[in-house]
Amino acid sequence: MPELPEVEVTRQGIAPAITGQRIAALVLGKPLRWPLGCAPAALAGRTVQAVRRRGKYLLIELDGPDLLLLHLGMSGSVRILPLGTPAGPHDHADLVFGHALLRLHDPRRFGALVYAPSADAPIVRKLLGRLGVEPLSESFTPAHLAAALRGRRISIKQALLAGQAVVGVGNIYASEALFLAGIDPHTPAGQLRRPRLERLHAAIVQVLSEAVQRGGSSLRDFVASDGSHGHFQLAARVYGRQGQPCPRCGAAIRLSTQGQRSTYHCPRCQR
DNA sequence: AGGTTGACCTGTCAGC
DNA sequence: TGCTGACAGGTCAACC
Repeated sequence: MPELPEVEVTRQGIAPAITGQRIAALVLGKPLRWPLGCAPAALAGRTVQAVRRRGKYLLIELDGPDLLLLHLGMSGSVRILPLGTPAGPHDHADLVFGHALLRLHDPRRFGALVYAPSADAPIVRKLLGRLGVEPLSESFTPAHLAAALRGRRISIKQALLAGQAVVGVGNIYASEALFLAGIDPHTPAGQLRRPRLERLHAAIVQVLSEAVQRGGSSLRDFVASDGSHGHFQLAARVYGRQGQPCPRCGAAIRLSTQGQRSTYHCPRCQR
């Protein structure tokens, strides 16, 4: 579910609800990808100062140097719910406040909620340390993309997914951005030159910001923090559309596999 | 160091 | 109807 737009939409949804609020308790269910890293009771009484985002991670900053890292994995979603709302079998963490609770729902449990004692703690460096630039920030430029991809022999699709050049582009938006840019996803990343890199840069920014404005994806089960669904599926140009006509030229969209992930592209428009 | 593969876990859907 | 296998939005660790 969650690529950068979904995580950002989630951030925008929960930030007003929990910023300035005091944590009454943290209640954990089944284990997630990583252990919390502190006693849940240690969070009681702490106040949320801000909710930020880095790549696909949400950073819940506390009233001190410490913070909580929240990742939605493949199937996670977060909602703000009334106190006492019964938990379902896939609800694995409740951050309980005085007025409401923040609930992490994650059937596959690839997500995580991790405590970090400070912003430069080892766990933060391990999880965030190698992340590339933010695609919706001013440091993301065609020149940056060129420098990050120089000499790379992996395909441009896999390079985007790896997150070292730019963060937040997941499997759906990688296919979509490469389609908009007219680039074959199998092209070795280091072969791309200026005109195409500029188109790719613009396409990434366009696809991600459009998706944020639309409220994220609803391909399967994405639910925003208020319970509403996104609409990206209505706007997908190639993802999930193998065999259907390319919206630009009419050729059949092709499905292939790269690094055990599905890739969709138009064999005529993307070269 | 860069590239490739397997692993984590559960739900859903297509096919027999 | 029931079983089996493939696949799903991420990304880390281990291997060459």
